[in-house]
Amino acid sequence: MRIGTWNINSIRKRGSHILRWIGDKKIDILAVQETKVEDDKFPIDIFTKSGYSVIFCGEKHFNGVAIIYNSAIKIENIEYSIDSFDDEEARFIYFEVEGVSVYSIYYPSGTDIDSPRFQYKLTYFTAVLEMIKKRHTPKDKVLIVGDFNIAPFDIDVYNPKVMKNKLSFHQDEHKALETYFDWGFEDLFRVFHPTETDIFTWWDYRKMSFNRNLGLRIDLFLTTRVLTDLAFDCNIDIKPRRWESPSDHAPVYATFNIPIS
DNA sequence: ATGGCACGGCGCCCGTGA
Repeated sequence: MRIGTWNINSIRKRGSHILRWIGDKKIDILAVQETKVEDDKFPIDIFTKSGYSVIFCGEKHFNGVAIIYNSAIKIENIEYSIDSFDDEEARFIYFEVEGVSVYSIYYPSGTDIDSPRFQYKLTYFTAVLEMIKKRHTPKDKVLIVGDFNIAPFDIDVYNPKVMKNKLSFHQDEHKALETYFDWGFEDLFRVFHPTETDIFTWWDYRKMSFNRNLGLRIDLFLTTRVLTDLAFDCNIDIKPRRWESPSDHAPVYATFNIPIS
């Protein structure tokens, strides 16, 4: 079973990119973030026509998340909100597939360190982990995928000195992420690529950032150990960032030794 | 030190992204 995650920055702009990529890479389940569309305007047809099913949770203008998956796969127990957290923004989808509990999340950017949105971001990280702690143990197969809007380590930013305590690389954000690692999550990309540098998932549209590779690795797979042990690979595919009118993010995917029944 | 690009919205500028 191969799972992908991709912040596509408008699903109405990027439908053809998504179909091309999941076809090329044989992705079974794709989690997408920043669909930027309310539910009654979601472009369902372009996916169903190609043999995929979609579930989505959107709002007007901002945010929005969706799961696009091969119609032969059984997705179960879908939920669209975090327990005990009154969130008005469309950022969250939970589902189960083949015994794996999957949390697909578009974490808030934080906007600015001094902004109330930064506190909202930290609160969001806490709320998701609290939900997970109540429902699972670290011995369960639990996966979080999505746009975390935090680069975990020094090698995940183009210049750690410049980025130090800036948005997406702030000590408070690292503390939030650390609570996930402390509970038992692992950064699956780094399991397979522990020392690889200059590999990112997001580059600013401005300043020719992609050409200069001034990026951040903020789109992640977090896996519990049992799930890490079932993984064959975890890779970032930067090629779609070169396509015409691209998202500012590149997709990430992982393959697991889990047969589809 | 600032802005730069891209997106959607009752749109011809603005809020947001990170």
